[in-house]
Amino acid sequence: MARHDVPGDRPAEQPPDAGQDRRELIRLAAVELFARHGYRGTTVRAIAERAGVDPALVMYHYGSKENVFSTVIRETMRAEELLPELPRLLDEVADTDSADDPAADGTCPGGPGSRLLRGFLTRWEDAATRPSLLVVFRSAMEHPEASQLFREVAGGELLLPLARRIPAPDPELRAALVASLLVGLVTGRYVVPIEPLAGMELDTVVGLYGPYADDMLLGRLGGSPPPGRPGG
Amino acid sequence: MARHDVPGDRPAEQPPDAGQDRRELIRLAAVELFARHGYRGTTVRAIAERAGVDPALVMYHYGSKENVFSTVIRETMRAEELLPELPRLLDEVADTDSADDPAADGTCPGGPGSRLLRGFLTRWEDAATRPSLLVVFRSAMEHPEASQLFREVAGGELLLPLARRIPAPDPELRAALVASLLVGLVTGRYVVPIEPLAGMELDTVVGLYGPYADDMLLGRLGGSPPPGRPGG
DNA sequence: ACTTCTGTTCAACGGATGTTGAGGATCCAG
DNA sequence: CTGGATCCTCAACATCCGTTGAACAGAAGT
Repeated sequence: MARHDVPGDRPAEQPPDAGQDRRELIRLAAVELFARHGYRGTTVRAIAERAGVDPALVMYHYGSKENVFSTVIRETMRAEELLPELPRLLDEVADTDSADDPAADGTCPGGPGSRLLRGFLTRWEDAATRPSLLVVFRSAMEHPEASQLFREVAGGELLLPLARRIPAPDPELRAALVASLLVGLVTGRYVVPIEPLAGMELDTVVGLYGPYADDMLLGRLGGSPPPGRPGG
Repeated sequence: MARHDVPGDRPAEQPPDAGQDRRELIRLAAVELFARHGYRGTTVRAIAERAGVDPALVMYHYGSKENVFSTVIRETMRAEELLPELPRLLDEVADTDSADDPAADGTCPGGPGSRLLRGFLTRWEDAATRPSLLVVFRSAMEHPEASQLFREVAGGELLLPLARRIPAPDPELRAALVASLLVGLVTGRYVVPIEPLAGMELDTVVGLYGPYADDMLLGRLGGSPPPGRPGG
């Protein structure tokens, strides 16, 4: 019997070149195809063909199509993989002492929001990483498991730790705001590219969106007149 | 032969109660299912069953599954349907004379961006309209035709007219910025709901996002966000 | 009454899909 | 040499898919 196990026990006792290379080949093919055509648009046979392998081997290694998908999603959605510089960014967010008016100082060219933005976008710019991210992103709109996993990781492992460090009122709200800003940006730049957003330089994008991200994290929410919600 | 015509010639000469009610019933069932399960996740048989009709009748009226989908998409993506108050909003955008510093006047509780936001969100809040919007939104990430149509309508009929009226530099860029803001907001509130964004009152959302939308439309890009210093 | 047209159903087709069971190849232990 | 274990292929399975052709009911025109 092969190991179709989702759990994290990786014995890694057998020689790494024996069999596991084909399994990895299948996974990579699956990432590519899931990213392009979504869950239902990708067939087990297509994955096998792209990996140069018999369809039955996919079942042998993963047990089911659903399990291939699960594996790909979970692999991608590990926070360390998704945003390796997260701990450093968290510290930067917490280090910002001018909580109420971060821009009045005039000395910060890019606040923590800008740096968070740049971190994510850098991952997306990498042609090797983008397919994996696209899998999660696209299928979060199609596949229930992907949707839930997306919520769990995005919320629990990224936004919540971020929110806890924000030295400003309503941290969860601020985290959600930045998240939605990022989702919109990524969608318009990589998923359904619209110009001129898709063609701009990374630095230009960060320069444009950064101030909004910074303000969402540390600024005074609600703009000029506080509509109904007393911030603090 | 039935009329599987996509083109806009609507003779509407035959009695409206003859046969056309079943056709409409099928379309409504399709909207609901496409919204929930996407294009590939929805089968002709499922549409037929939900409409209480034989699968062959779907083919008779629409010719193909692809055509059912096209019809649904095009029906939803008509600008008048999508945002009926667009002309009024365009005038409001153009009427803002304080191009450089819209917030300094202190008399506008919500700028044109806020009103644009409110217009879209109001459509999304309507439980009867939301499925249609979800169809377009979800399948723009899955189906090539939906993606292209989304780009055409969103870009050509909404953003471009909007951009032309903006009394500020880089109008296309500003339109794209607002679009991405809206996409992120809608995604986090309706498509993959995340808290506290999904549970907030409409007014609260407009109060939070409005200033950013206003600044994207009329503010000084790349500089300080709305509550910051006046850009002089 | 006879035909014609439209709306509708029924039963079926060919093809694609996820999955499986039997078995081949290779290697290592007894 | 035997026997199990691991990796892998082949051929097939049952099911579901979109689509089609034949046929039927009813209204309308002749």
